[in-house]
Amino acid sequence: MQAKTKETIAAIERKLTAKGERFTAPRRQVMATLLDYDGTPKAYDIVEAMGDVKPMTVYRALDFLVAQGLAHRIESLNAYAPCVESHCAHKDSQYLICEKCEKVEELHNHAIDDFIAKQLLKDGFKIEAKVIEIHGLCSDCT
Amino acid sequence: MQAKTKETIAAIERKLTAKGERFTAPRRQVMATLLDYDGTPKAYDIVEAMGDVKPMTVYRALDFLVAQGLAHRIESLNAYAPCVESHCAHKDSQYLICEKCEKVEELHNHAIDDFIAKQLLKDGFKIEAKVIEIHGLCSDCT
DNA sequence: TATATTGCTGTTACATAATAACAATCATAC
DNA sequence: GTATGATTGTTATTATGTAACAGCAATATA
Repeated sequence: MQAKTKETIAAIERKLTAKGERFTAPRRQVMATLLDYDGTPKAYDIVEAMGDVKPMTVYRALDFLVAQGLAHRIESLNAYAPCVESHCAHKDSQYLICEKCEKVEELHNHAIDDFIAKQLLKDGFKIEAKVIEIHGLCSDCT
Repeated sequence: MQAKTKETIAAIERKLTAKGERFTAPRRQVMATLLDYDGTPKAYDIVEAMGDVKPMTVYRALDFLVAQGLAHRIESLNAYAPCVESHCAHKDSQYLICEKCEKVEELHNHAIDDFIAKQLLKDGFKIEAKVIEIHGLCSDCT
């Protein structure tokens, strides 16, 4: 485990404990794998990276992490990205997906969010959740 | 097949022929199934609705239809929606997904598109494709 | 008309992604 | 201590999507 990951895990542990949630071994291990992973792993990539776990275990841990706002599912990749930014408002994010380096960057552009909400008002559509995933080339890869 | 679907299929036939593309039997049948379907079918829903085809056949036809701009894949549902609007600019669309009636409406809100492009300019990210899928309740269901 | 060439289909098998079901275990509150 | 609910371990199964290759159909070329 990377040094930075170890710190992050410790911080998450404190945060979850404060919320009365349990950061059990499989949850911690999956989170650490997500943080250490180079790229944006799919569930079975995590299974493989962890070595000796069953898919079910990983899916359950991912469900928990997503519910706690510690990870996001990237729909257009069937993949998962960790989310450790404390400012993360989980209904207001967008993902930039680089098709070369396969990294996913999370944006928190409220302007985009507000703009979409405003545009959809006239359609009478009640927004529950948004999937905004932009594919292309990141600044490093252009 | 619904009467309207029959007309639509004929129009598509003309359009594809003009482009030098072949609207073969499986492609036509999958397109007709998509148009007739009540809701937003997944690939295997189409397989089932068609009765006697193999999944591979349906996936190949769907790939073709998506490439021709006659259908879209909805990433967050693993589902497919037909697209017959001639104004359809395929890089500029958004989907409104009703979680009650399960219908998907395609929007062509250029303002949203332009706004996102403008916001991402400063990130130095080169956009190739966008997945914008808004889940919630449509005006009929609220 | 023959015959390449290319694209499309049919078929089988397989690969990947996700969930159901239920027993066993652990943490906490009483 | 022990009852309770949450979490895990395990197996099996379902859902979603592709690979590979043989055969066929449309078009092009001679």
